[in-house]
Amino acid sequence: MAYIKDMESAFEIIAEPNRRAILSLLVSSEQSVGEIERRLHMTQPMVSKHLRVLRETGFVESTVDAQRRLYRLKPERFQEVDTWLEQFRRFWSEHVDALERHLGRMESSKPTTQATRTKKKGKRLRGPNRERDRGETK
Amino acid sequence: MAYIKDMESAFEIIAEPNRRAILSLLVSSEQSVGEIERRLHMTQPMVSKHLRVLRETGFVESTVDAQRRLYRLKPERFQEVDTWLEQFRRFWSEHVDALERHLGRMESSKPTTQATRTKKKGKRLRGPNRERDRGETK
DNA sequence: TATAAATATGCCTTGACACGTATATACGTG
DNA sequence: CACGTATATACGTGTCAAGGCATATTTATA
Repeated sequence: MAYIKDMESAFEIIAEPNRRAILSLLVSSEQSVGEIERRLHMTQPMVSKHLRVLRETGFVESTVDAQRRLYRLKPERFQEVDTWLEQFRRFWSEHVDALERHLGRMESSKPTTQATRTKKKGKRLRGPNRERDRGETK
Repeated sequence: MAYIKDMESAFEIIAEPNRRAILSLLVSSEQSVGEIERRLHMTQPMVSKHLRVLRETGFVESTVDAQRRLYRLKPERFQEVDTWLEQFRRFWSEHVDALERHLGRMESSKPTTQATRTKKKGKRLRGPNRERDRGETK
């Protein structure tokens, strides 16, 4: 019952893998809880709980069919996410070529993008300066 | 250091509001940690931590500029999200008109979508059947 | 109406992550 | 080379949500 205190933002809803799986499953057609349960190998309570979240946040809606509940998608919230992506889509389409140039340079010289930046007060670092990359894990 | 054990999926990264704010801020241009700190009113360690996550998961990259680190966006992961949205985009564009019809009906008759479903074994519920909506909280 | 099938809820545990505070590290400058 | 600035990291803490298990609820059927 304490379900959903935060989690307002569409993004937090689709952050959950099982929830995304459910949503993807519902793309084809509406499904009952049991069907979802079987297809996704989740326990029934889990499916119900996730569906509840999805329902209460407007990602899906349900219809009663005898003892079953049939769940299906509702578009609104997805568009919300889509809208947010807009800004980045604009960004990356503007810089596609710049990116390609960047990547092309990447493999020829190791010195990173560092070489690219040359303005900014002329205060450049002296010496080899290997940018020791302590974070670039993964 | 225990940073990122789960959180593989792009979605979990952008689930965090501050992180989304940072990303949105970087759309305009690259920024230093300090600039982000000021503009978003976050503590410096917080900014650094979120940036670390974003960097390690490939949402941004950084360049050294004297003592500063300049962060900027990297498109890949966004496209990942965009790709996932594809399926739903297909869905909702296919059903736009169907949805509009649905919504139009909604306000004229209360009996919900229930009326729409008429196939399925003919085992319909008898009587008023108000679909008591116990979950549709919000 | 007792029983089974389908789904929803409640309670509990656990783990992860966001945040704060303190501190370390790196770099430039006097 | 001591100091200030910019950023990263370590550690401790609280919170919240996901999952498991048991049980309630609803509806169909015998």
